[in-house]
Amino acid sequence: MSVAIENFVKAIYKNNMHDIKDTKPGNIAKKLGISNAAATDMAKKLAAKELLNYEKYQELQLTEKGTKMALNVIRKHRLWEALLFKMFDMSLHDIHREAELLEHQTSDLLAEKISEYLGHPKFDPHGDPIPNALGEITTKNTSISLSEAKEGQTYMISRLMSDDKEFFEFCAQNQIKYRNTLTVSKQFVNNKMTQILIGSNTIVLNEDFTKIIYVDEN
Amino acid sequence: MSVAIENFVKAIYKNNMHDIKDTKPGNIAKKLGISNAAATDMAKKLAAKELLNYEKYQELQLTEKGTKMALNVIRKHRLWEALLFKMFDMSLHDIHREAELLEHQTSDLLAEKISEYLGHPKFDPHGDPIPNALGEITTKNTSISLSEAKEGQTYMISRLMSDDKEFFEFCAQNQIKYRNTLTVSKQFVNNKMTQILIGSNTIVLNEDFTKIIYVDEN
DNA sequence: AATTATTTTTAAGTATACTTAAATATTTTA
DNA sequence: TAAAATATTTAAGTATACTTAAAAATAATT
Repeated sequence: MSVAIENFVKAIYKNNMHDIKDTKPGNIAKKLGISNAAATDMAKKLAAKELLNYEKYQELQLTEKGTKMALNVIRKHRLWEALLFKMFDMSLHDIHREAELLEHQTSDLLAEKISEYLGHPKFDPHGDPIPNALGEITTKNTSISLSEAKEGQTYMISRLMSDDKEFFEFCAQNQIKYRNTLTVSKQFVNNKMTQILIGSNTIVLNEDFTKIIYVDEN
Repeated sequence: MSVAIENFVKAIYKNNMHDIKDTKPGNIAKKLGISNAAATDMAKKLAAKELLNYEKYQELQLTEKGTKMALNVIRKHRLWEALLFKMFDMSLHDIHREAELLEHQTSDLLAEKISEYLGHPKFDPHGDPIPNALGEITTKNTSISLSEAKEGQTYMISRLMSDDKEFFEFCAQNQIKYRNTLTVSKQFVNNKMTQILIGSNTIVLNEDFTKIIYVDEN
């Protein structure tokens, strides 16, 4: 299966996971940076391959086969991120960019070798879960977003759910890193902002960021 | 530049290095598993991109730009081989197959990180030289092929110049490995065969193999 | 509910990287 | 050196993954 197909299936999977947005060709097209027409075309093509169910004007739904494919690609992506992060001094955004390409050129055998080498990790450096070779995911449902966190409470960062370069640059500059701890010093409820204490810094984050930083009680 | 272009340029480079065969579209086509017509097409296309010089019915010659591109891809291939070989228990042929795909999806930055991690190695696990970031190669001109080796002399294996699966399976089964030592016990000059002592085994190799196994005096 | 706006789909067209078949040139060999 | 064999090139055609523009359907707004 081609890179275009793998990316399409992955985009649908992620859209169904993270967003409330409906999974129609237009939304997928926007994520992939292609035209709506191209997305409709691809949807039909993948329906013929039994990777998804397609009916005109309806939402796209991955079949079990399509879901397996998406999880396999995501597994490889996150294993690469974990490996590159461990071995090399590279930013979260850089390892994401490399993994985005490497994920499509990695045999199941190599993925397994990487997983083994890392001790079969369940999470990547963003805190995103790594599916196992069967496509099974360990979910961590104790995590909450910073926007829901309690004032005065100390938390451990469990997930940075983004692939925006600027966000990761901000993270790198402010010790916002998977498994670091922070304390919520103030919730500005009306302004939807959150003030945190991390290391020796006090930072005020707006909702754009507090909704994608997930934490666990410590 | 596309994978097809990188592979084309790489095939020309290798053809000019290793073989006496003339570098015409047909030979390149054979190596890449495409039709002669496709190779002629590509040659014209790459000439327009100034990656090679093309004149009807003449040999294909890489320009400096084309050579740089080939060396950059080869560098990434061999760095991946060195990394995978060091980290994982995989056969020489398997790491070759993975590297063949990964080489096209590796940024210069990542290549440099891999090189750094490995201590900027000059040779990969086949003994093939790894070009540096500028495309410079350290050549080792003291090596000779086993077919030219002296009876009674002990050598160190310096290069296994092949990408044939069966050859590498044979190597794996017989301790024929980069930097292992062997002794030439007999040269069967008329039959073009060579008998070697490696570990506790005695093996007779025909010319197909003795021409691609390179050794250094010890 | 009707109009407007937005999305989706269809249709026609493009670039890349191939293919096969036929024409042309080169190379081999007798 | 002329004929035969081989290689290269040209021409026409295909699949993939897109594009833009227009038509059709759905969703939003008044």
